[in-house]
Amino acid sequence: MKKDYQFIYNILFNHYGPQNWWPAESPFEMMIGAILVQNTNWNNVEKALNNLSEFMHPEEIDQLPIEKLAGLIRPSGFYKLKAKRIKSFLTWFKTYNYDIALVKKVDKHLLRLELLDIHGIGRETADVILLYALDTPIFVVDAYARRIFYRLGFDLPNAYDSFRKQIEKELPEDLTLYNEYHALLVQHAKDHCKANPLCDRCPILDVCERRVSRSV
DNA sequence: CTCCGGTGCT
DNA sequence: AGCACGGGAG
Repeated sequence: MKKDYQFIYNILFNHYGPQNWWPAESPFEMMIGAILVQNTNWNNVEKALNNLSEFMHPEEIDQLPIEKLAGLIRPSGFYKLKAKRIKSFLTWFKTYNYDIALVKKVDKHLLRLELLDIHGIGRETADVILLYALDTPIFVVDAYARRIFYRLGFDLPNAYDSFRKQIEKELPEDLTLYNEYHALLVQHAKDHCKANPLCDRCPILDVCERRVSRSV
């Protein structure tokens, strides 16, 4: 078996099992979660989502004063910033009448550009929304993916989109696969491939070059 | 490259 | 008490 992206996936999946990520109540909640989770532990996001639960409809959150919204999402950190980002996201979402089905009809490539145009939504957040809320098979490359594959010894493009396309090129375009893979990488980064790696009992240790990265 | 920031780990 | 965290903008 060749040491490629599919191979690594197989090992991680066999070791950690299915992650079944983002079992949110609704695609809308997932989109809000995608913004709240920016550089934040998911644990904190759950608290924020819990505070938001009674307002968990686009119209209601859009009507909340931004200070009130900020207060509710405070546990997720960067709360004033994220309140603005949620507002600008909702301004965009409103142009689709807050209708997920309508959004899903838009061409995937065009939709990504629209999301990137929203203030506060960068490539990773856009891709998380596309993958986990809108069922678009797109590979989310985060800092963890970069760190893990770098250490393994993969040759990584610097640019986000180049890296993403390299991975997508080598994998079947499968929603479940992309969904699970991203989740598995996050899990693996937490369990073993941390900033200070815990290589003891790492499931992919025997195929890892253990390259030492300077920044990632 | 720096700031934004509260939470829960070690 | 120190530090990383499902990042993005200025």
